[in-house]
Amino acid sequence: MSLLGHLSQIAGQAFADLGLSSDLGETVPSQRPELAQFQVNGAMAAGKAVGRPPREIAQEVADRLSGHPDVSRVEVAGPGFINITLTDEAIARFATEAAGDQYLGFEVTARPETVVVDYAGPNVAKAMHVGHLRATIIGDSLARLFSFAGHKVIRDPHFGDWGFQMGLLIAALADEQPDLPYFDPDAGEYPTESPVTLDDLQRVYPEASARARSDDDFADAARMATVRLQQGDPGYLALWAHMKGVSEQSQRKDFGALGVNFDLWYGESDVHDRLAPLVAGLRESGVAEESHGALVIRVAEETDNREIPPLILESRSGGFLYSTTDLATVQMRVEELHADLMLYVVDRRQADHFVQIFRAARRAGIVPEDTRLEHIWFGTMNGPDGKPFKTREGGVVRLADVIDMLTVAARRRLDEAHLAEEYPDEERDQIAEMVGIAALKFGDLINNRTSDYVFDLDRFSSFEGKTGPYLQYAAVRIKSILRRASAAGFAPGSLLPPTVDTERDLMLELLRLPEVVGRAIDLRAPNHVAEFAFDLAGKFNRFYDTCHILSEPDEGRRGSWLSLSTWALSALERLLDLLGIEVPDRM
RNA sequence: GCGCCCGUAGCUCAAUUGGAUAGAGCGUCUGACUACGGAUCAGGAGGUUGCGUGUUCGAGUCGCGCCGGGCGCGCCA
Repeated sequence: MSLLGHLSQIAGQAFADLGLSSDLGETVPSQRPELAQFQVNGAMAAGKAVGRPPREIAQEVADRLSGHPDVSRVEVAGPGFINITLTDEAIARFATEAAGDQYLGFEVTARPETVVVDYAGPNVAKAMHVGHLRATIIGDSLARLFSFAGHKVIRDPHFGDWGFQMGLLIAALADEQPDLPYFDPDAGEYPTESPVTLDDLQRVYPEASARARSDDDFADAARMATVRLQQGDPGYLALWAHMKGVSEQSQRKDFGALGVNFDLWYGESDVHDRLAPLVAGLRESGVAEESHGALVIRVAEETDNREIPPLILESRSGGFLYSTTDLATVQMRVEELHADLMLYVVDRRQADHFVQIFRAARRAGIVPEDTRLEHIWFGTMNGPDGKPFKTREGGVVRLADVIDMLTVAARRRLDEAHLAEEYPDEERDQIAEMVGIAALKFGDLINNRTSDYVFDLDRFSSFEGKTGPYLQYAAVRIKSILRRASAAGFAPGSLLPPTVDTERDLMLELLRLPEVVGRAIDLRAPNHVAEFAFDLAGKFNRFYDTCHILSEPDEGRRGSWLSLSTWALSALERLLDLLGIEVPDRM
């Protein structure tokens, strides 16, 4: 059990002995490190509950704790805080246990669940751009966190390939290049090479989208094309496959550059076979009804303080919309993937959409009672001007360009610092890329998921302070020490009770890892991991500044410090891995 | 108009979900290298947490009312 878990149990028992709830014993790191190492706040809540002075309760709990052999000091302070300080021997014992554990003291879940993480949300005809960054980075970190916790994680980007945007593209191409065989009902064979490139699609799509807004005839044509595609027109399907193919190819490359991999590469179209039966069933059961010529599911509830529009299953023109595919996807994830929890990592603007989907899924009986659906929303990524991040010309910034900019910046910074100078070119390029990606991911994940934040390339590229590269550097330096120690024939030894403040602080920090990671998972908040990794690196740097390991003459002490360094490195690398950040061997 | 989110140091952001004296990074000022990688470390200055008002032992956090900003509100995704 983790140190904090252990302390909570001891304090909880003390509360229980007084006839109070053992939950009150929850122990957390002290907010006043100069007073104590840990604190218990339950006496105040208990005082309110049973109508007794909190300090009195706190004192009774403290009296019971003071006899424990691990506790060196316990005091009651303020309105009823219970401050606890451990013996150095106890710290060393817990440290030894956590350092030797492959999960660093974290307790893997006893009840593994299947967790589907739906994130990134690439679409046909759209190269990955900065708008996809947060979803991808946050989703990937959450997937890593749940996986670390022992759950079965299924990562699915949920490719947008079956809605109205496909009709728009087909209609636009039919207009622009009517001679293509896909539009000829008598054509038997279709080319194997795509007639369009991703660049073509990226030009055509915004044009078509804009035209549909002002040109009703064109919009109708696009809607008809959507329906024809969904009904299986062979020419349309062949063209669709080409468009999907070139989009996916480019997107897989972008994800690869980010170090993001998916377990499935499903799209809206993969649930196509479910759409008609699902819709027919809902119509029959009365869950769905006609409204304004469309088929909808009403999801408004009496307690709503605003109007929640109905979910539209089938448009007036008979086409299925993304609501329809989303609902069918929920069904698929329940029936085929046996999901217990579905996390939709999608930006906040779609909050209403997910309310509709989740309610409709419940109403339609598509999800079992204990299956949870969550919209993990996040804020907007803005440019330094505080407005959504755009190029100087006002266009969207391609993901590949962002990565490129950061890699160039990383490379320049490496050169300035005369780092990696003598390494082979290939390794130096790899390091620059790793550093650039770390800057990008950490710069995003350090922020609270729900706040908007400013993406400032210059700031991220400065590689100083609270940044991914700072953490990589800290880890690389530990590796360097361990290499030197090994070369000198110094072996790690058992962890001894700390004798230096910075050493004790580092151990206590490392012992917090289980709770921090657990909290990050509970709150779906990777920023807790990012913040902790930064604090940990700082604690190590302070330790390393005060304790000179390699010149330490006492063998036992030196061995203990080497073990502490090894432990810190494992923790740092693990935490960074949970953020999707890699650490080079040297830099 | 209705609803959701936000407003914290000069700037960018945190804050263990109601706990003690609101913390970091950047910037700024002062220090520390004949030691393990100075992308480092030690320290200073910098705050009426938008404003007001409640709730209670305790409020950045919860309620109410204002002010300011972002976003969403039926057949796009």
